[in-house]
Amino acid sequence: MSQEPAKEFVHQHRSKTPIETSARALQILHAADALLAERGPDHVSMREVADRAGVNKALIFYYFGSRTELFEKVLERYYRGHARALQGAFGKGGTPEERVRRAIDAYIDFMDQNNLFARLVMQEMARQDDCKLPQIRANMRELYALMRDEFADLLPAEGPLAPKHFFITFSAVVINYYIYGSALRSAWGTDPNAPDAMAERRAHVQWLAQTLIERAVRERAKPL
Amino acid sequence: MSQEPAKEFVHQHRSKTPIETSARALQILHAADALLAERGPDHVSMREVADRAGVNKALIFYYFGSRTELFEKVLERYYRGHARALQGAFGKGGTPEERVRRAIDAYIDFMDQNNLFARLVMQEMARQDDCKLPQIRANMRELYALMRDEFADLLPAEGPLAPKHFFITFSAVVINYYIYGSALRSAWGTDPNAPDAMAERRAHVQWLAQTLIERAVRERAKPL
DNA sequence: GTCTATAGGCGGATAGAC
DNA sequence: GTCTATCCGCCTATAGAC
Repeated sequence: MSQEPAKEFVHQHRSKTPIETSARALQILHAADALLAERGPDHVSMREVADRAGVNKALIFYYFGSRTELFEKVLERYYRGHARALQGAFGKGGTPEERVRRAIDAYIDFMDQNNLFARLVMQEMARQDDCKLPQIRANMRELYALMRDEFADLLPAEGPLAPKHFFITFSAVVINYYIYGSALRSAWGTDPNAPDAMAERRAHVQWLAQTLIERAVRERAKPL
Repeated sequence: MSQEPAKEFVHQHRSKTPIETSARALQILHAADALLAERGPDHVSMREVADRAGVNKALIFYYFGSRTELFEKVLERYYRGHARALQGAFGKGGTPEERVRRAIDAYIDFMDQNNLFARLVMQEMARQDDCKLPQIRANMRELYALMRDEFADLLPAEGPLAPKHFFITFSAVVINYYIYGSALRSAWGTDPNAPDAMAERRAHVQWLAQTLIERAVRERAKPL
């Protein structure tokens, strides 16, 4: 795993103690986390964060410097969990089918437990304006590299069956289920978040993955 | 932008002439359209819309009543085009494979031509807060009904291979390519919007669709 | 470190002249 | 119909007391 080179801290927050060791800062971080997931970055004010955290608004700026930096810190924690969850699932040997199944399961597990994270990332990505949150791009690059290496021997390097397309495809198929949420409830008349509905979706994705990987491998063995 | 003053009364726009026939109103609509797609609903102010449209800010409220109603009007036009494009592609006979291919092509064509629309819808859906824009849910319901009817004879009504899962799956696989945009450019080192890249993605999705439909039909013929 | 108080800007929306 | 001028609330961020 290639870690980011430790960046020089152009320390924005004025606290002497690091954020991780301050109880107050953690309260703020958790409050921001919850609110971000509930309403999205554009619908959360510092006053609300302060209220939920039970601290004064000014303290947020003392610890985090600015609204943007606070939200970046929240995302950072998610990305660490994300990378950890997926790295654990890759590269433990087995048949291609087993490897794919494990990777998908790990991905879905993570989203089940952090289903609000999906919304956050999606909201940021859906904006055309690139300049915000380069973290997302960095994370995507890392995740793509992980998958490309893992499946380099199963898929052709180029063309419509290249790993890069499956990367988008699986990411989309997994994530969007959580994103669509309440819109699905309305279209289907049933609750997409009920345990049996979630299990059924997982079965769909796994069926999809097995079907695709089987044919992709077959075609790679005997190309056109 | 949660600074909605709790207005009791609902004000329609005060214009006597319908919006479609007023040149000024159309200017505003087009400016709002462009800005919405570029930056997302939360990052567009009425001042900006007015500036780009070359009209006075107050005129927006004269024609559309409120910020929310203006944005709803923009979405409405997209949804009409969306429904039209897809209805044209469905139900023209042929083998299941041909029908699927046509539907996917039509969907991708629409997104190619309205690739900013995808961002808009995604941004709204990614929010947990349901109460906004019931249009999105209504459209989704309609679209789902369309697809369910079209493929009722090909897929089992229930379980992991039901139309409702393929609905999410295809929607996700097509749309997210446009959403990811610049993040992909950074991960791949090539331009995902270049004509050959778009053609390759289309080939991927069609390959995917054919693979899935083939196996789904096979399994329906001889269930487990 | 944590608070109170406030600055200063921008946002949506309205009133009313023309 | 279209504009000028303005209101007022909420926002991020800072100054400074304790």
